Amino acid sequence: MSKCGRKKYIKTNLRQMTMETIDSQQDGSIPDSVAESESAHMQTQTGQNSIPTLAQVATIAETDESAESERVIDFHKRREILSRRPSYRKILNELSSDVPGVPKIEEEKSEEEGTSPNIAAMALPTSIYQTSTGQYNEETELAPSHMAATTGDMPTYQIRAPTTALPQGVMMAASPGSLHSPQQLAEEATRKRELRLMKNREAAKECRRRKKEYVKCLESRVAVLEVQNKKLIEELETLKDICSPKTD
DNA sequence: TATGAGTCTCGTCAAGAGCG
DNA sequence: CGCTCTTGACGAGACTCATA
Repeated sequence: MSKCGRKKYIKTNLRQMTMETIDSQQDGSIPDSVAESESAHMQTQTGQNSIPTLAQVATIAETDESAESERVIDFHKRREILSRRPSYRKILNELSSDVPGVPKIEEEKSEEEGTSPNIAAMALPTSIYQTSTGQYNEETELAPSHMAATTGDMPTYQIRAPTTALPQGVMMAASPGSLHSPQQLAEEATRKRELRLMKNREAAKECRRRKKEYVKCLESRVAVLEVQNKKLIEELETLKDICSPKTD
């Protein structure tokens, strides 16, 4: 097994275990090992818009443990909890509304990245190019991106905005009546697929960027709260000293 | 220096969320 | 309700580091 195969093997097993466990909730039993991983999992997946506090996570874990003793948990409820994760933008914006210091994730990419990642602004492809990994992407006006310098790995490409408002591809797609032969239909399907892949590629990049931002934000919040906590503890000690005068 | 292990990044798929 | 967006999961390649 390759090195990354091992990692994936572990990941896959964990996931399978989790899902099998969820499925097994129909008969009511939860293995301990999975209850643990589930509770960790919920830190990112709990609730629609909120991040669970440590206490909440602990509560969830406790809930799992108690469920083990009770052997009765609503399968659908649990599945719902695990099934969907709130968007990072949403979470961070909620955080920022709670805490003024927390910056909001912007709707559009910041200017630091040069051009907007907005897919809508991209030129629609007219042909295919091959990436460094051998995958085929649609060719647009490609220019070596300076974004590559930020990540320090293989060069990526940023897509220049098209000169026309509506790219040719869209016009073709918008006129299905012009497609007659199976070959044309196949071409159209391929073109649509390539477009979808290109959009999703960019969306994944953006999602990862947001996730990084989100994690950074949480880390800085932890730092702030730790300082705050330390101060409060010191204050408490001071007050204790004041309220309990020495006897000697 | 070759090699194995660990980690990171990227592209893709799939499924749920959200919106018109 | 259909379409698009978002994001977890996965596979693959590149990179780093320790060690034989």
